[in-house]
Amino acid sequence: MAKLPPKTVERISQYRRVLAKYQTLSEPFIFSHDLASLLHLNPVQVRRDLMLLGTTGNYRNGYKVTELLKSIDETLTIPKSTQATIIGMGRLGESLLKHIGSSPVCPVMINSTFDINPKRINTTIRGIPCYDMTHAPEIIKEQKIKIAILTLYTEDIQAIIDILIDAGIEGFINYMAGPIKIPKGIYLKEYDIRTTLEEMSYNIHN
Amino acid sequence: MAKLPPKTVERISQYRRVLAKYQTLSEPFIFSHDLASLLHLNPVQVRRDLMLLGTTGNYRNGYKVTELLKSIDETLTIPKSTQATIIGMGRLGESLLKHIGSSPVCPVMINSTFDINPKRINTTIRGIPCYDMTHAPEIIKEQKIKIAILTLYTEDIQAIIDILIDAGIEGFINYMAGPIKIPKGIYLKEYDIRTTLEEMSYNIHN
DNA sequence: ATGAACTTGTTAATTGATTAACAAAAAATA
DNA sequence: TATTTTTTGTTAATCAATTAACAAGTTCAT
Repeated sequence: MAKLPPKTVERISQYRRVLAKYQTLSEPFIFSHDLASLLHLNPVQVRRDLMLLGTTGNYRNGYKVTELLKSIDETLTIPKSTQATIIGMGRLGESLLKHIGSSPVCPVMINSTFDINPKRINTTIRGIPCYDMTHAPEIIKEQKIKIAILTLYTEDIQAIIDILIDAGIEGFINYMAGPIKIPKGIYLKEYDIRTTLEEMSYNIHN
Repeated sequence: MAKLPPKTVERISQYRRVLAKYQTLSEPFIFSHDLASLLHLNPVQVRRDLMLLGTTGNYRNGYKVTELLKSIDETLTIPKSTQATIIGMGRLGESLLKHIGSSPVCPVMINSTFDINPKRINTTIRGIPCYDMTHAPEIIKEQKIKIAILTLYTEDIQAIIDILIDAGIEGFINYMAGPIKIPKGIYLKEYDIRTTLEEMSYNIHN
């Protein structure tokens, strides 16, 4: 299928979670305006996204939940889940790990995490081990890990990033490491809450 | 001044942190292409943003750091900082609080947090107290708190949100509470990492 | 003093995302 | 049977964001 627009992919991921909930509630159908209002979107936008997905609804009942879910799962590359990891298993890392692991089946899975703090190395959380950063290259290659979530702040973060890229990481989600340098072709999403807070503050006051 | 485009505001917040670092390094000037490459942006975009900000650079040295910072600070409403709070002082709440508080002066400040867990109520972190959720309305009104960061997952989150809005909260940043209902005029930013992970996974595979 | 090398500031062009508009299908109602 | 209601699917129009293009100012080298 043709490459979907980034914003559509973002929304599809959100649809997926709403639909999963619908399924557990044994709701067999959903209208575009239901999906829209739950996620504060425009119904037209929802239908447009689903059209791009290649799914089709029903004039009377809306969209069939199981069908939609199947289509979304295929688009988001299940069953071949992408492997991700968390760099830094402090408070933030731990809470993210638990949150991500809360969905039973997921397009993105975490099976290993890393830290430099001896107290955390070789511990496990929900059965997922935390390894010494020095072993990251081999484990990342072996498990084909593609995404790294950075939850730590250290002066030598850049050296860590370079090692991770060399080991095969293709995308970073950066919570608090500050500005980092990455070559072209590597994805990066800045996730610093301070930006969001300041943006929202501006909106409220203007 | 005219209202700035949302994306420009977002970037300005990032410029601010880079500039603050430049200032501590006693670098008096910065070029648009420096700012751009540090944040993976286009230099033209940076100049456009700064133009909208109303600042002006110098043909030889670029932009004066102190001047730029002053202008950004004014735009992001310093010295009248916006008050924010964190709802749920678990691992995530604690790490966010410490991260946000790491900047000495900020357009957004946190002076109170809330929780429903008796173990956390009346503790303090970095001098910032955690209050019982039941006291939220009075404290939010008193301290004119406008933004709430939701770091918890509970079935009755909607009731909490309604109370917070009633107390004067105008913006929410939602980490993991799932879909929530808010009236028009209230700002909401979804911050669920699972969406970002799935989006990035899609990009890597397509 | 002249030209080369940079950089800013701004308008125009392009690209991307959202919203509006409406035909078509199906069922419910009169 | 005809009409109303509801919802999908899709094209067209609008709006927002990014990027391209380039004039103008400043310094440096020759």
